[in-house]
Amino acid sequence: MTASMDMIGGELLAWYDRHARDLPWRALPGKPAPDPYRVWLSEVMLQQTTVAAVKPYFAKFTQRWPTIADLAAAPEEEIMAAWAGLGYYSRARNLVKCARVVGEAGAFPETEAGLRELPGLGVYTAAAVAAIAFGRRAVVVDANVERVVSRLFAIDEPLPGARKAIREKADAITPDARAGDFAQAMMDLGSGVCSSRNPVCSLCPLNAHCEARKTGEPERFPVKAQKKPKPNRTGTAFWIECAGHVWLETRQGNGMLAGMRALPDDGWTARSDGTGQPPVDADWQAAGAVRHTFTHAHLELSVKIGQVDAAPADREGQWWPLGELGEAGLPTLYAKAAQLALAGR
DNA sequence: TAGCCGTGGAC
DNA sequence: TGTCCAAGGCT
Repeated sequence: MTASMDMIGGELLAWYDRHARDLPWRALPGKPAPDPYRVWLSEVMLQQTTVAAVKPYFAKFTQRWPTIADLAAAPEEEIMAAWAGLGYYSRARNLVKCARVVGEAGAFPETEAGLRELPGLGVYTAAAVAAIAFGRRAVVVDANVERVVSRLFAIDEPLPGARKAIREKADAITPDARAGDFAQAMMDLGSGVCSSRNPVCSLCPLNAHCEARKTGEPERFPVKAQKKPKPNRTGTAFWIECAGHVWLETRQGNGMLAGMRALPDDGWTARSDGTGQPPVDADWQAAGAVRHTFTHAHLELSVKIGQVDAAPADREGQWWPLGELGEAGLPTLYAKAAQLALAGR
């Protein structure tokens, strides 16, 4: 290891001591580690999700379920509904499983390997919780670290192939002490200084070490493979109403929006258009359409409204009071569709 | 391993 | 308006 690499950890920690963000799930530098439950919950919520989006959900969850025992005891459908709008709903399904495993065990495992066994904790999250909640030295590599490290060492190889090289460099600059602070310092640096679009190298505590800065184009790193275009899909959702209630169904399986309450639809998926076929006979009225973009498809969802006298035959679901729709936990796509239907009745 | 899985903000 | 992106995990 070069002398320069030896200095990076200490210099970054010194910067973090002065510039750490004050976040609800975080202990400020030098303070005792926060409750592992809060660290874990925040890390899962923050997977592929911005700090701004997470904050209100973290506040809601910790107020409603202050301990992991509270969360473990909660009905799954309440947790899913509380997660509605945050996206990537498999996280919520795994959150429930994980809470029950940990609740049964009495506490979180304190090692990276033990944490890695829990549902919803991959390589990144296990390392982050081990470092932040338990002070273990762990190599914490997320998108921020990938960006910072690929710039520090001007790694030309495109992602995802460069992951191995990035991990080795991240390991080399991770200090033995204050691993949690170091990991969070890398996050803060990647978020506010070494940002994706307009890095502010003049404010970077590591700028003297940075190979990418020397090239004059730090934003060129990390190099990424080209992305595939998203296909356009069409589908139809059906607003089935009876006596002040709307018919909602819980989406099954492990696919898109699985486990979430939804309007019945015509079978659209990210890979294929819907049939347009309604689930029941009614005098259907068009209410318009909503556009929504998922990770790998654009969807134009038409909304049709029908009044019925009885529950749809051969379908699992429930009548939901129109006045309580806000508590149904509809994911954003269906919240938008519901808004359209309510306006169009 | 590469595709699947949400959402909203920035530009 | 469209594209990119954000503290990834699972299969």
